[in-house]
Amino acid sequence: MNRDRGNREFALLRWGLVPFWAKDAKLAFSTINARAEEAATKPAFREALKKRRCLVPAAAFYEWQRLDAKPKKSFAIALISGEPYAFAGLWESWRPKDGEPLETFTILTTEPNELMAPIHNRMPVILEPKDYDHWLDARDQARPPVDLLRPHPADRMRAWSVSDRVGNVRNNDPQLLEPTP
DNA sequence: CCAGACGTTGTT
DNA sequence: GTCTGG
DNA sequence: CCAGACGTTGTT
DNA sequence: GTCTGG
Repeated sequence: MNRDRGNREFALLRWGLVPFWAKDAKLAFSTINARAEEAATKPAFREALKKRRCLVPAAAFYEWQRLDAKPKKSFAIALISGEPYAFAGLWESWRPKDGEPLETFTILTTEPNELMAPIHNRMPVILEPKDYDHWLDARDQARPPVDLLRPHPADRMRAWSVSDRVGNVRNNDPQLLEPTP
């Protein structure tokens, strides 16, 4: 299902990074995100950070706000422009004992910007389109462009309340994005 | 030296 | 595969 | 991250 | 309340 568009390759990978050295795929449940500040030193991420960076397209993401043990509030977050965007990601190809290679990815996280801070203590890294090429550039493996892994400008993002239906994995429909009072 | 970990807070 | 802890 | 399980074979 | 599974 891979196709070429210009010099970029598009593919559908499974969310939850499984390092090439893994004995099984269990680690994927805890590698859905990678902390940008530490990925360079983490065994599970450092090789991918050097050699297997990618862009993860999205239109919005969800977060849950927890106010001291009170019920969680669900939020959706997107760009004010309404445009889709790209998370900074890493990918891997893992070969099980028997079977087809499993290709997986993770999304890098960083500290929250002013918009996200009241909602959550982390946020995914959203890259600027002008930085896509720099992020994907594989020429200098010794120095991956970690300087790009910073919070996206808050004044270009918006957050709105959504139904708590989003908290149940059985629910997955466009109505989850509709604002609630 | 071997055994055990390797990771983070989400929507397939 | 590589590092840490014991 | 959330959802779902959580346990054993008895009569206060 | 806390752990496991997804």
